[in-house]
Amino acid sequence: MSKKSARLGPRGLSPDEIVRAAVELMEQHGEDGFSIRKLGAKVGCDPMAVLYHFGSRVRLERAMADVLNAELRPVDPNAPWRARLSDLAHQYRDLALRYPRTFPLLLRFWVTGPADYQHAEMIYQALADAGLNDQQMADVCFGLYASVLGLAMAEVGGMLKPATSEDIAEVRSLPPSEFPMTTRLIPAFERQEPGRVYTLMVGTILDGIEKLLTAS
Amino acid sequence: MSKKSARLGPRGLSPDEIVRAAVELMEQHGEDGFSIRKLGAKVGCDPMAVLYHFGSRVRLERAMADVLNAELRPVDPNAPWRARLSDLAHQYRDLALRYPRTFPLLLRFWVTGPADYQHAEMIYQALADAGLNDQQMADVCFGLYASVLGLAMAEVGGMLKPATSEDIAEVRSLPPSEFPMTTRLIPAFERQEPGRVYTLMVGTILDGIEKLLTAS
DNA sequence: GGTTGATCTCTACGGCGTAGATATCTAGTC
DNA sequence: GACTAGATATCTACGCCGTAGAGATCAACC
Repeated sequence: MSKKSARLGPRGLSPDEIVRAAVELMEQHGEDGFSIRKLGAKVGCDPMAVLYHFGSRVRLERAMADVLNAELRPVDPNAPWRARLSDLAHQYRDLALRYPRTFPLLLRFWVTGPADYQHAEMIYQALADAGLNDQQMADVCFGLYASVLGLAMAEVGGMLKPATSEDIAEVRSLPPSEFPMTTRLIPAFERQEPGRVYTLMVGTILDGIEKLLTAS
Repeated sequence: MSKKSARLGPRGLSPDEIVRAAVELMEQHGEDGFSIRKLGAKVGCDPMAVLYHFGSRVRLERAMADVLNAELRPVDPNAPWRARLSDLAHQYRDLALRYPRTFPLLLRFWVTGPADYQHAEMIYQALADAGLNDQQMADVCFGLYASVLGLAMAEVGGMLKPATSEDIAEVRSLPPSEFPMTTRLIPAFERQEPGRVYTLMVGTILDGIEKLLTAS
C-alpha cells in the first residue's frame, strides 16, 4: 500500500516522487534556483534520469502544475451556486499562497490535465444552477477562471501586498496636483489586506454574474 | 528633433532603440528565441553593450514592459466612469493582442514605471466618480487591474481561443455521465469568440462594481 | 543462463547571463 | 592641438543550463 507504483526501475525512482521534489525545490529556491541538474542532486540521481521520465523541462513543469491542480477538492454540490464558486475561487487563492513560486505555472499551461475538466464541470454546474444560458456559461466560466488566476497571481506576485514604507515614500514623491487621487488614497494603501481585496473582488464578480440573470 | 537622446556614445546606441528592438525580437521569435546575444546581433553591437545600458536581463525586461505600458493612451475624463474603465480594459486587451509574446512581462512586473501611476490615477478617478469610498477604490483598483491582466493573459496564452477540432475531440472522449455540462456545452465551445468573452467579463465586473454602490 | 526491454548514467555540445579587464570615443580644459 | 576624464562599447572567460546520443545496469521472463 505504501508503494504506489507497480513497477519501479533499479534505482527505485518514481515520476511521482520526482515531480513532488521538483515542486519542493521550486518553493525553496524559486525559479532562478530551479534546474534539472539541481533537481537531480536533490532526489539523488543523474539529471538525465529526470529527463528520461518527463521528456523535457517543459513537460516536467506541466506535471508540476498538475500536482497543484490535484490539490483542489470538489465543492459541495448542495451548496448554493455562489458559495460553490466562492469556495473554488478561494481554493485557488490558498493554492497560490501555499505554492507561491510554483503557482505561476498554472498560467503557462491553462489546461494541465484531466483534473481540469472536473473543476470546469463544477463551475458549469454552478453557473447552470445560477440560471445562465449555455453561451453565457461557457463564456463566464473561462472569464471567471482567468480573472481568479489573475487575482491569485497578483497576490503571489506581490501586487496586493500592503504597501511598504518605500512604496509609500514613492507615492508621496508624486506631485499631488497631478495625482490627487493617488495621494489621497495613501492611508488606504497602508490598510491594504490581500485577503480582503481578493474576497471583495470575487464577490464583485459574482455580483456581476448575478446581474447577467436579470438582464437576459 | 529626430534625435531624442541628447548624448550618444561612439556607436550611436540609444537605450530606446535597444529596448524597442528587444520587443521586436521577442515578438518575432518568442521567449525561447530571445537572448541578449541575439538582441546584440539584431542591433549590431556586442551583447555586453546591451548589458551596459540596462544592467541585467531582468532590468531590460522591465524596460520592455514599460514600452508596452507607454502605449496606453489616457481615457477621456469627461466620459462616464464605466466607459472610462471599459476603454482602459480594452486597451489592455489590444496591447496583449498587439504584443502577445511580450505582454506576459506585465504580469512579472506589476509596477514597471511612472506611467503606471498615471493609469492608476485614471482608474481611481473613475471609481471615485462612480461613488466608491476610499478603501473600496484602493481595493477595487488593484482587483480590477489583476482581473483585466488575467483576462488578457488568458487570451494571449490561448485559453480563450475558439476550440479546435482536437479540443472538441478531447471533450467528446469524456464520459458524458461524469461530465454532463461539459459535453452539453460543446456547441458553445465551438462558438467561442475571445472578444465576446472579454467584453462580457469586463461588463460583468463593472456591474459588480456598480452593485457595490447600492450595498454601502 | 541468456535475452529483452525498461531504467538510469556518462559524456559532450552549443547556448546562456554576466563579471572584469580593456579598448575606443566625446567633451571639456588648458 | 594635446591632455584628461568619463561615458560608451568590446573582448575574454567562467560557470551554469537543457538535452542529444551512446552506453551501462538491472528486473523479469523464456
